[in-house]
Amino acid sequence: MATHPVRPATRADVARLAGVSASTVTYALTGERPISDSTRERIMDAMAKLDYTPNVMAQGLAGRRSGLIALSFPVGERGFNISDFEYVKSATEALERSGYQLLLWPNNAEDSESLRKIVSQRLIEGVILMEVRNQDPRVEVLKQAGIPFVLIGRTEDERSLTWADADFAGWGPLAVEHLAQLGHHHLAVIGQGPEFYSFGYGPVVRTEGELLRSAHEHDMRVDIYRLDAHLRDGRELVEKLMSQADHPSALLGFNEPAMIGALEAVTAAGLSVPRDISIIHFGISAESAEATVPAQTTIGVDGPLLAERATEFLIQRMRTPEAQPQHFLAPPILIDRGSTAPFQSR
Amino acid sequence: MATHPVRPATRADVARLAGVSASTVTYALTGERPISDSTRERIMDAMAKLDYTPNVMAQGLAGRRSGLIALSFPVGERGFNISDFEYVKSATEALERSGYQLLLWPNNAEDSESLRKIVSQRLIEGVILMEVRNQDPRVEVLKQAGIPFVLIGRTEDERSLTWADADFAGWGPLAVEHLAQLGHHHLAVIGQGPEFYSFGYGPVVRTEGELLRSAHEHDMRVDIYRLDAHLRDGRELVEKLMSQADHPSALLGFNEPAMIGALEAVTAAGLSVPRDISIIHFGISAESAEATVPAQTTIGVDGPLLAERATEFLIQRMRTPEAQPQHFLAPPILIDRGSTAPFQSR
DNA sequence: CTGTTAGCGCATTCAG
DNA sequence: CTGAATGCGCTAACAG
Repeated sequence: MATHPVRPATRADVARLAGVSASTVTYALTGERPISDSTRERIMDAMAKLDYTPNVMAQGLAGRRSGLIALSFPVGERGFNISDFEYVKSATEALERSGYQLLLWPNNAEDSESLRKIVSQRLIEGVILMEVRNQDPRVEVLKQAGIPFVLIGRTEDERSLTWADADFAGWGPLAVEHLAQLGHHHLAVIGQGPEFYSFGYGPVVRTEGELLRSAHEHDMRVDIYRLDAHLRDGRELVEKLMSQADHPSALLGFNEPAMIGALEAVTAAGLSVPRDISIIHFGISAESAEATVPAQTTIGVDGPLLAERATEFLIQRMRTPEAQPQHFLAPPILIDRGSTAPFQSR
Repeated sequence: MATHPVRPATRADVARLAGVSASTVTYALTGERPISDSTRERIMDAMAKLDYTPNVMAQGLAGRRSGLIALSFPVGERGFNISDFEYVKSATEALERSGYQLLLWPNNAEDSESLRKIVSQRLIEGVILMEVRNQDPRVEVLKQAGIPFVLIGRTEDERSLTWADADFAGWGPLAVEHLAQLGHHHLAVIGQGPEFYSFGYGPVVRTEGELLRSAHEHDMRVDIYRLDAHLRDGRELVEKLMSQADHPSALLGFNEPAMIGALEAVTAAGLSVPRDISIIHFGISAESAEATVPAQTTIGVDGPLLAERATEFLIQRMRTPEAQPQHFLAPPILIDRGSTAPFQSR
């Protein structure tokens, strides 16, 4: 009903209208001390009438809290993608429940200077880091600034930091065992470009290592291909593969565009999934997995769960910064969409 | 060098170290009044030594400015996509140059209440609205709050608001003329789902209207198909189309996943682009357009330009809120990637 | 060219 | 259960 946007009502206005002192208004809001029902009611009325909202800056200045949490979101190489969005959404909701606002903060991982700057402005009470690399310059900045933070993902230095991450080490073995049971013994991995390895991008590295170990245990052959994130690359690779006599009987994807190309190539060759080749795709959203023809069986993580844990951890750290680091590994989840089938010897 | 993250240095600390008064420090920072070189130097030294950063809350409280601008980014239905990201990136950069920080703000368009709440906290000096609908509830909230804002996109009520938008009305005619010159006279449009029409999502509506008009002028037949954003849907449609004798000779896409499916279907039918069918895709990023096989000719907008204009407008409005509304229509840009060819009569 | 002062709107003592 | 006083760190007059 604020028909008059001139000057926002202040706490003093509310106090005057309610006939109480300014501090009483504060206490009515925070519940930090007992207030009689009648005065509380008068205050609430006054606030409603004046359409009062506390001034965040003043709250922050006086109480050294802003209610603001930043989600550092490097966007440089990859842009947003759907599953990132899942995290953002659940984190936003979880934080709102605790009375915080989430600010998405698009910077790139190299630019720790701008992170440093904004953090030192004391505007922000805590930080969530996404797209974390094995060695992430942002961590040092935040440590120095003495601001509470958590990672979605983790760095090399796992023990000393608080994080929530997918259990990538479980992804490969889960896929391998699923395929082993179906009788497969020759897999191809369509991974991401070499830059992900040099950057030390955790998910790719962690997944591949355990995948290979597990495949070895099962006496499986695994060929790894590192492709750029382009439809075309996946297509060309799979065209070549399928023309070979001893081509793999299953494809493990970790590269969304390339896998679309791969599916195309299978179809173009007059073959079909899963009859001629089985497919499991790591880490893509349900939406993406169901948008292709055929839909793809996936192994991935419960994103909302991850984000929720991370925000819980953060809030705990903000309360007691000296507490022990906490960790959460989200278990791998296989969703069978029918793109795998028993191996057919040819 | 802040090895001691305990208490951040304040302006008073700087003043003391530099041997000047507190306000002099402020003026050295803002340049609002002349300062002798020697004192300025002492102040700068002190700031560096103390690793001083102004406290944003205090600045905001005292000077009623926070340096924060929000980008309202409804994520409900569509999630992020690459071209949105282009906007975000250029807006971030443009604002940084003017000394502002951009806060991405993932709320959904319906939830104007949370917008209202955060805006009334006076934390934010201005707002950029993305994914604007013909009738957008956020506009009313911002008007009432009396906070400067601009749209990337526009509402029905074009004249009274400040916005920067693509000239969608030009997209259709540009496509039609390009194809007319190549001798085509039967087009199919692969548009977006019906919900975009009921929401009044501007781009789709505006593009289609002028497209039809222009096609009519050229005596072209146009069939419009409204598909969900799924690969599968595009694929099924085009399979059906291509099996008909009088199928269209050109496809106009406004639906990225569906067009990938469409390309698949063309290939699967043993046909090829552009020999058997020409393709123009509206509004997708260069990256997406080049990721498919074959690459797609596009008609779209210069996203960075749009975002830059919008931020310029916003900053002007923040300075002089009573100024006339400003508008910017970004011209359509056709990028020929070879997916169109002269019509071959069959 | 520089210093002093009075708030900005609120949280938090300290007093009743 | 409630009020009054102090200060968070800074900007913007007001004084030289």
